[in-house]
Parts: sequence; C-alpha cells; structure tokens
Amino acid sequence: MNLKELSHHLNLSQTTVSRALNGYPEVSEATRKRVQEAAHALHYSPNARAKGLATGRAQAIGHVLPVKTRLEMVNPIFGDFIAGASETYAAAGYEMLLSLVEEGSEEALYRSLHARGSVDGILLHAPKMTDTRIPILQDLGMPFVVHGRASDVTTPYCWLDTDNLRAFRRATEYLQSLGHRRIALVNGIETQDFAHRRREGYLAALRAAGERPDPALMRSAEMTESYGFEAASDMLDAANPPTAILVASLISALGVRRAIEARGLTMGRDVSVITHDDDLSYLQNGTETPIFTATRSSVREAGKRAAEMLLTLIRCPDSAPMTELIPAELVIGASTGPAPR
Amino acid sequence: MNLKELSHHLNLSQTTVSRALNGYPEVSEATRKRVQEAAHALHYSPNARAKGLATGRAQAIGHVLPVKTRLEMVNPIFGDFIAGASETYAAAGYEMLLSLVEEGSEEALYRSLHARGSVDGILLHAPKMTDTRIPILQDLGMPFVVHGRASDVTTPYCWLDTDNLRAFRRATEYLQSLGHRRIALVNGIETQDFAHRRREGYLAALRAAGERPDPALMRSAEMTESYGFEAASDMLDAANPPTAILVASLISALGVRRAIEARGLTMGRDVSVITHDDDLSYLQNGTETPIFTATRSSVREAGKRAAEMLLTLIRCPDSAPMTELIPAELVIGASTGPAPR
DNA sequence: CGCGCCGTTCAAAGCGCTTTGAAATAGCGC
DNA sequence: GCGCTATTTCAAAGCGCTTTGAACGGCGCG
Repeated sequence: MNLKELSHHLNLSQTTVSRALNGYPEVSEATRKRVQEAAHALHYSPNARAKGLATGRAQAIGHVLPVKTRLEMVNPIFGDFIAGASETYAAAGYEMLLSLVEEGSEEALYRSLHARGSVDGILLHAPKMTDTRIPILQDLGMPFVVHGRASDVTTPYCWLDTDNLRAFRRATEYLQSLGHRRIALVNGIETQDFAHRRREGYLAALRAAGERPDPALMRSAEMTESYGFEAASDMLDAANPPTAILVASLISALGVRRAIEARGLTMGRDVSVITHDDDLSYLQNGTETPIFTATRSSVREAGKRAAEMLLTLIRCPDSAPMTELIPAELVIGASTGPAPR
Repeated sequence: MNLKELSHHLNLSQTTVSRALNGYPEVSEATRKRVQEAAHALHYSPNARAKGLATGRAQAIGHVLPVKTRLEMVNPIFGDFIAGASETYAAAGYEMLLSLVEEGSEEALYRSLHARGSVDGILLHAPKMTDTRIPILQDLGMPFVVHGRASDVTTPYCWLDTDNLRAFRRATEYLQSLGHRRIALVNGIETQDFAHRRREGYLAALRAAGERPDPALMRSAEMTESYGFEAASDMLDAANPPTAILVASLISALGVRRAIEARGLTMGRDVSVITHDDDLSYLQNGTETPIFTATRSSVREAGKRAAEMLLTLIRCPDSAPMTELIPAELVIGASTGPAPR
C-alpha cells in the first residue's frame, strides 16, 4: 500500500492525501478524517526512504560506539544509555542508527554517515580528553551532542555530562571525614575524559586536606571486575595498604570487594569502598539499602536528556550550544565506615 | 556532492558513473578507474535514501529489543550481541537500526518497520516459549532470524541458539559426579525460552539420577545481582540447604557468591556454584583461571553468526530455514568441589 | 450578473539514485 | 569504403514521497 494506491482508493489526489496525513491546514476536516481512517484501515505507512528523499531529512540519529578491538570491550553502560535515548526518539518519530567502529577510525564513518545522508544528527559517546571527532563533526556541519565532555576542545559545542569532578571530590571528602588518610583510586582509563575529571576531583580533595597523592594508590585501566580485583589485591598486599578505595564503576567495585573478602577483611569495617554507580538496570547497587556507598547518576536518564537536546539542536541548528551538568547523588551504603586505627 | 555533480565534473552521464561505481561490466576499466578516483577525491558517497528508493532495498537490519517498562530492565547481553552483529553488517555494507519497544507492543513496531520499508530484515531477541512475534513476521513476509528459539512455535524458521538444555544437564551431572544431591537452580524468568530449556536440562539430569526435584530449590526471576543474593540467602538459611547452586547468569552468580560469603561459608568448599557465562566483554569470568565453573558460550560470536545467517536469508529468501545450535563449553573453575558431608 | 475571494483540491516537478532500451563509437572482415 | 557485431556511453523513466503553483467551485458583494 503506497500513497498512489491510497489516493486512488479515496478518489483524491496524492497531494491531498499527503497533506491530510501530515496535518496541513489546507484540507477540510471531513476529508482529513476520511483519509486518516482509510490509512489506518489499510495499514498505510509512508515509505521512510521516499519521505526522507523528498524532505531531505533522514528522521534518524546516529549513535557511534567506539570499540577497542584489541580488548574487545563493549561499553557496558551503552545499553542503558540508548534505552533512555530510545524513549525520546520513539516519541519524536526518529529512528536510531547504531554503528560500532574501531577506536581511531571513526572519522571515515562520520564522513560517510554525513555524505550518505543517513542521519540528521549524531550522539557522541565516550569522549576522550583530546577528542578529534568533535572538530570533524563541526567541520561537517553535522548536529551533534556529546555524552560527556572533551577537556581539551576549546570551541563551544553541545554536551551533557555528569559532574564527575564534584562527585569524586565529594566522595573523597566523605572518606576523609570518616578519618581515612590512605585513600586509593581505582579509576577508568584516564585518556577518557570522565576518568580524568574523577581523578581531578580526587586530587582536589587531597590537596585541600593538605595530603600528598601517593602514585602507588592510583590505578587506571579498563573497568572490569578482574581489574578491580587485581588492583585492590595488589594494593592491599603492599606495605602501608589503603584504608579506603574509591572505584570508578560498580563492576570493578565487585572485584574490589572480592579482593577484600578474599583476604578475610570486611568491607565497610577494615576497608571502606565508594564506587560510582551508573544506576544500570541489570546491575543495581542493592535493592532497598545500597550495598556500596556510591556517587550515583542514572545513565538512562542521561540518554533520554541527551537525545532531547540533540532533537532540539536539529530543530534549531543555530541556537547557542546547550550544555547540561548533572550532579551525582552521594548515597550512603554499608561499604563505608570510620577508618580503623 | 551528488551523482549529477560528479558526472558533470567527469563529463560522463549519471548512468556511466553509477555503473562504474557499482562494478557493472559494461564500463571500460579506464573509465571505471577515472570515476573511482574522482569519487574518492571529491568524497562522494551515494545518498542512502535515494539508493534505497531506487533499488527497493534498505540496506539496513532492524534489531528490536523488548524492554520491560515496569522493571526498566535492559538486556545486559545486548551490547555484546550487537557488537558481534555489527562486525558482519559493517563488512556487508548494512546499517543497524535499533528500536527498543515495550514488551507486548512489538507487533505495531514490526508492522511499521515493514510498511515504511525501513529494514530488509529483523533480528529477533529474547524469544519467549510462546512467541507471537514469529507468526507476525512470517505473515508479513519479512526475513528474520531468532536469537534463541520459541519452543511452542511449530512452523519452521531461522534460528541460532546456544544448547542451553545440554549445557545445564551437563553442569548438573558434573555436580552430581562431585557427590552433590541438594542442587539448587537460580534461573532466569521461565517464560523466556532459554530459561525454560535450562530448567529442562537441570530436571533431565535429576530424573536420570533418580532424584526428585525440590520446588524449594528452584527459583526464577530477572537475573540481577540482587536476585542472586536474595535467592541464595533464602535457600542457604532454610533447613536442609543446597550444597550446590546452578545459576543462569554471571551477574546473578556474583550475588550468589555474596550470599555465600556473607554467611562465612566458602564457595567451592561449602557450597559449589556453576553459572552460565555469556562471555561478556565487560564481565569476564576471571582472567587466567575462571572464578566460576561455568557453561560458556560467547554471545558476541552468536551475534556475528546470527547476522551472517540473516544476510544469507535476505540474499536467498526462499532457502530452507537455517538453524544453528551452538554447544556451550564447560569450564572448570574454583567455585566447585566435592560435596561436603 | 459578474467579479474577486476563500477554502479545497489537483497536476506536475523534484529529491538522488538505478536501470532500461536506445544510440554512438570502435573493430573487423569483405 | 561498407555492413556487421561488440563495446561503451547515454537519455529518460521510475522508485514513493513532498511541495509549488495553478485550477476549481461556492459564496458574498457591488
């Protein structure tokens, strides 16, 4: 069933039918109703490609997820982020185009998405401190929103980010207030902007307290469970071990807990742990009472808001760059307690 | 830059340029080379919508992920599955269209994807035992491949599945061989086909050993960490607790371990645990030696193969339904040991 | 009664590509 | 040089939609 057939069926021109369905005022209400009913009854939906060709709009958003081939790592927060974004798109009649691309070769993909006209805008994931994708997209004139920020990019652009610096500063201060002095940081990869900012927050709190950061207590790697286990094991077995550990992801925190318990220690008593919690649907931080004290910020909500921002940008391409800094909540769980002496 | 401009630039007709770029034999090699070079130099990529409109192919595959709104749960294996599928699509020049839809209202979305011609085929996720989506897609004549199976659907269709029944039967038998008699099952939701089959495998092993299943040892719910913790806590605190627990996902297994250790018990000595392991990139079952004894099957590999199957189906729509049953590997880790007496 | 106006409807062009059927050119033997 | 085929190139139609500019019919008004 296409427009031609539908209009024949109704004894109307394609023009009138098209206008009736798209809400144009030049068509009488009686006709509009008749058209809408027929369209519904005959299961008519306009062909997306033809519509896109005629309007010049793809009605689709590209999400490009960089994947580290060497490590074969897929971003675990991605599922929840797109779930949030998807709500927005579905409501606005947009489709979501997903591409996974090897880290470093994103440029060709962006150019191709632009040249082929496959999408009206792009959501940029996992920005690095120095992110080359941002200037590329600016150069192409393709609307985009960054989930996160790129510290080294000076030109203005649209972004939406959790306040990672403040969250980790606050978490560190909370541990300090409990009397902890040896506080370790089990961070993500620090070329990633969010990890860099978390480190800055951690360092700021140490600095404010007049403490000297100890390189032996600062780890940085891909945030897996095993990494949490190994980093924590290593530090706990060393001379002068930490009494508290700040972890960048709940998954790694599970590994940290495993390391603590493997040593016969008790989390929250012998060693305190605070983790960042992205509030993932499949990995909740406990149900009623949180397992871990955590800096929490829903990634699903971020996806929803970022998508809204992008659709707004597409609607008004010349608006001033929008930005949104989402504060993280500090939830107190059973994993923290006074520093042992 | 579009075809018209490019052909003007080359003093050739659009026909010749189009054919040169699409590898048709009617164009001389000299011309083809000239065209290809110019296309590359001028960053020409054909407009996807126009191409699709002209060819009648969307060059896109739809992935529809059912989301339970009430629970706000996003399938955690999805990320790795699409990472695998994406490799295949990228190589074949296909795009991936992602839709999240509330469980139960998939039908409208499928109809719309079909009517709008947005995709050439669909990958169906998370089939239930009685899955209504399969007859709908068959009815629409839309090519599709199911990741998993739907036990109650009798008409033939293309699928790719892990051998869940055999995996869980084998895991149960392994526990039995270690002397365990009280074996618990912490399963996923059993309207989901894979969970049903795992249960069947578990029951088959009990039956073969002349054992009677104990309803108190069989749990079924969304596979979160908390669920694993609560189910295991509950059973371990009861009279006549299990000596071994079979778990449906690594995430839940982490919760089960937490419950075991919270009781001062040791996993692998006091209580044995076997889990299914989807080999997710962000949640590895240890690095060198596995933490958990597990039935392992890479979901990423499944994504890759399912996508290949779907592209084959699209190429030859009338071929006999393809099916592929992937055996799961039983890897022995530290979480299992002889039954305590 | 004829005019202009408004509310409706329409035919046709155009979006950028593929593909059909025809035309131009080249190559060959006679 | 001619006619024939084989090779290469072309103009134009068509994919299904939107949108422009024009036409149509009914109505009030002078």
